[in-house]
Amino acid sequence: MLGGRPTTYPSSVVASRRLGTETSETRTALLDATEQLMLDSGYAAVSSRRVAAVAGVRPALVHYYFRTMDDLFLALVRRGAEQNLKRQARALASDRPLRALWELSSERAGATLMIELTALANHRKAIRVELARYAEEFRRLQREALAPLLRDSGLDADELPIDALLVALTSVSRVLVMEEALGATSGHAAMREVVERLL
Amino acid sequence: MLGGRPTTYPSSVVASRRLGTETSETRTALLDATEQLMLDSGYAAVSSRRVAAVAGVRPALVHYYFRTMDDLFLALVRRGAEQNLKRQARALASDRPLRALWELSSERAGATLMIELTALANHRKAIRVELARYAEEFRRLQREALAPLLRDSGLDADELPIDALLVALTSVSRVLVMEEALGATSGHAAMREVVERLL
DNA sequence: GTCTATACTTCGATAGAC
DNA sequence: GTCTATCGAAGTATAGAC
Repeated sequence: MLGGRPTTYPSSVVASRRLGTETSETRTALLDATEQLMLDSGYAAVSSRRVAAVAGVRPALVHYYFRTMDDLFLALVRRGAEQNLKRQARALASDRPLRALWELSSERAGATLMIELTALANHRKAIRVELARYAEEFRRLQREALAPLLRDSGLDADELPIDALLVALTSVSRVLVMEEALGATSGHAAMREVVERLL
Repeated sequence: MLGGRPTTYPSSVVASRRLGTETSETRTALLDATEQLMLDSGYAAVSSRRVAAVAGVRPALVHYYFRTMDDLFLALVRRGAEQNLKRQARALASDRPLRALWELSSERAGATLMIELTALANHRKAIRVELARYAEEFRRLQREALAPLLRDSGLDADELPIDALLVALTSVSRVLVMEEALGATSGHAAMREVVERLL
């Protein structure tokens, strides 16, 4: 992962080097390969050589489309977030938005990718900023869509405000998926029953 | 991180190589260095050379105390879990066990380390198994200590069973810390207020 | 747009001297 | 118990031919 990564990267110096377009099919294939590698083997396994091998091209092409590995990760964050913003919008517009939201945030692949990106973000500023920005955006759209619906339902907004409900729901679903991926399931059955009753 | 990591590691072949003792001060220093590196720069930054540099010894010593890097990570998991089992026991024995538990699982360093180890565990079986084992143990001790206390309190065990309460509490605290580390805090204030009322 | 070839760095791990 | 020295593999990134 860190082999050869320069401690100070002279990005401005080489800013003139040519780069591939955003619509290229090869670029998409490289992002697909990166995503698959992250899911299968973790972010540390994402190297230009491996990404290229999975995508079926030569390593130099990775650097043609993404100047640095951080640029590659950043592009993956953006593509994934935009995809999931659309999926969340559909979930929130469905006839059972809370349940749809619960199911969306319970997806194994999404949760795994989120853990990898969070770990990565903890030590790479550009990724951290982008991840935080999207997290706020996801929450904002959840609140806007659900606030009017919940106001009419039986729920007491003083007891459990919409914001708290959303944080609790998405937190619990994430941790459940995460622990299940590890193989630890203590208390999960009881937790799921409570959620089912709520939804 | 992955530079030179052999795809098939012949651990049984070299089982006869000598190894340092568990009580060595140097060994402790190496584990301290590993922990610090993980917190500062993530698991991918943990290499035998860097661990050695932080600990102030030569790289070969890392392999004297830990045959492979996985052995090093595993030792870190065990040391950290045993330490935290003791801290959790103290929290559960305090006069406000639920609050103490909440504060313990809200610690920044612990949460950061947990994310790194979870990401690592997703792709390294030995670490996954150990992490799952400890997760179950933590939960078991929580339940045993709190079940009798909560039975007498005002909480309705049909509405919110002890297991569900524990899962919710620890899930929410973890995600709050995690998101705050990223710099995303939407809905946190409302969530914290609800928790404060509960505790 | 894709490739070959290359420069240089860092990796895990071991052998063997002290 | 700690070190020096070393191997071979893999890492990022670039230059330049096609």
